[in-house]
Parts: sequence; C-alpha cells; structure tokens
Amino acid sequence: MFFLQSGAVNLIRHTEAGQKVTMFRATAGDTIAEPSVFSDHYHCDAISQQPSVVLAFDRQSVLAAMAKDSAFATAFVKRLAGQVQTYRRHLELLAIRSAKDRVLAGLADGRLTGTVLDFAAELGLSHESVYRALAELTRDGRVEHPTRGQYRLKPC
Amino acid sequence: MFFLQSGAVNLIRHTEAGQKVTMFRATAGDTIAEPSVFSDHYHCDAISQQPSVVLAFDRQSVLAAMAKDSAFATAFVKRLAGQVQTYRRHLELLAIRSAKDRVLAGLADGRLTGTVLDFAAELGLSHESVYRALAELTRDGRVEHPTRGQYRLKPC
DNA sequence: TAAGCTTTATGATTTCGATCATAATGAAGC
DNA sequence: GCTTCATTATGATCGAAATCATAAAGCTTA
Repeated sequence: MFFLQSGAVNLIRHTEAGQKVTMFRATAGDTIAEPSVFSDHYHCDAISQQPSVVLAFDRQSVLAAMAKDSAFATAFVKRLAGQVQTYRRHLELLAIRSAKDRVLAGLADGRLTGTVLDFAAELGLSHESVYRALAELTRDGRVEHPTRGQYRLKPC
Repeated sequence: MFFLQSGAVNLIRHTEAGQKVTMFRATAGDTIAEPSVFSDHYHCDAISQQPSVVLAFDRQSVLAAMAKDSAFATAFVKRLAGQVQTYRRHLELLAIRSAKDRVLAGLADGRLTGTVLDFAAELGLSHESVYRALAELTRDGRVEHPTRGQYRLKPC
C-alpha cells in the first residue's frame, strides 16, 4: 500500500478496446492500492500526473498497525468509506445518459482539473463529445470559457 | 449501519431523469450503509429483493467496536477494501462501449442473478438493448438460453 | 527556430443504443 | 378460473454520441 505525500497520481485501467478508465485520482494525503493489503494482485496502473513523493508500506506493516492502533484502523475505515461514497457518486454520474448533462454534472463535481482528455475518460465519453458539450454549455451561458482549454461552471 | 443476516437487499439511487442505478447488491453476510458511520445522510434507497433479516447498529456502537476490537476493525477494513475493488470493476464494466461486449462481461462477472431488468440497470443499458444483446450472443453460440428468461454463459 | 508531439477544437458521417410500440408469457391476487 | 401486472421479447424508428477527418495552438526538445 502507498501513501501519497505530495503530488498527484492517477490509478487507471485499460479496457480490452484500449480506452483508459480512471479509477482513482489521488492527491497529497491519499492512500493508494488499499485492497492490495488483502489481495495479491494490483489491477491498476499508477500514473503520476505531477512529480510526486510516495511512501510504500508492506502488507504486514499495515496489518500490524491496524491490529495495534485502533485509531489507525478507524481512520483507515473512514478513508475507505469515503472512497466508497466517491465510487457511488461516480456510478451515478455515469448513469446520466445525455452527454451534456453528464459533462455539467462532472463539472459541478469538480472533476475537470487536468486536461479535457482526462475529464472525458472519467466521464466515459469521447473527448470530441465532451468538447462539443462544453461548447454548447458555454453558448447556453452555463459555463465560462475564459481562454482556450479553460472551462468553469458559472456560479449562477 | 446494517448487517444483512439473510435475504437480499439492493441499494439504489435515482438519477434526475428517473432511471435507477444499482449501487450495491447485498446478500446474506454483507453490511449496508457503512459510510453512514461517518456521514450524516443516506444517499441510497434500500430495496429488499427477498424477505430479509437486517440487524441495525447505531454509529456509536460501530465506532466503539472498532476502537475496542482490532479484529473487528480489520475485518471492516477488509470488507470495504473488497467493495472498493467491486466498484472499480463496475466502473471498468461501464466503460465498455459496445452493449454486446458489456452484456458479455456482465454475464462473466456473474451479475445476472435477478431479472434482466435489474441486470440492464446495473449495466447502464436499456433493457431492450440487453435483450437484444443476449439474443445475439445466443445466436453467436456464446450464451446458453435454455428457457425464457434464463441466460447462461457457455463454459467454452 | 524548426520538428514533432499533444491538446484543443470543430465539421461530416455513421452507427449503435434509446425510445416507442406491440405482444406473448408467467406470476400474484381475487 | 379470470384479471391484473411485471417480465420477457422483438420490430421500427430516431437521435445522439462515436468515429473519422482536419487544423490550429501550444509545449517540448533538439
């Protein structure tokens, strides 16, 4: 298991068709690959988005810390419970049929931080559709587009 | 937080458009609404699929048990870590563009246990598309369709 | 500064899934 | 048994998103 001390790391998987699926976007303070404490294989690739400092912990250490330190265990549970909520929200997002609505919801959730390409991958849409949706939303006046590549939800 | 002693309960949410999104399908032995130990609101509706026996635990009891009993805390972490993996797999599934491939992957993951309607909701597809995909897969000889409403992956 | 790459952006076309419609089957309740 | 309802199933049509194509902008890096 890993602790991201600084920087940003994305966990991604690739579908058989070759598109990438972002599973988790870790920022400073996040833990990475928690399930690996209990299972033997990694299923994701970790891609650092910025220069990052990562601390690695072997399985035994983590299990020992949980056994000894109940505050650590509780904090761990809290962390994972938060992740579960995040995943549920993500599933909810992907259930939105209309590309425009999905992009809007994604923006509202603050998911557009990196490139539009990454944003599109997270939303499960082609980047062309996302560009188009962003253009439409800008035309509708629901999104601000100050400069090329910059999109921001209007604080209506 | 709840413990499902017997039966089956689905956690669902509804999108603005009204479609339902299955967040979690709990079967006997699963816990439900773990994040509620740390947060104040439920976001999902729990729908029992069968007559079920559910034990309710208030937040304090769970927090106390985690603090006192490190084995309990560890088991809890393990449970949640498993859920995280399940959600990741689910996201991966939803990233599959082709309905046919998605249905096939869903079958392979053993997600068709209840009705095809529920299966479709889980896959984020219309049930008509799922019926069609199942019919095609049957025609292709990749799926067995012994009787109406029964579909099984061929053990090729 | 030139070459090569990625990201941003939009236009044209196609395809596939959603939607609408209809009907048969089966289960639950009266 | 009969009625009612949900599920299963398929056909027809439509529309939206994917795909294909192209190009400008920006950023690396040599």
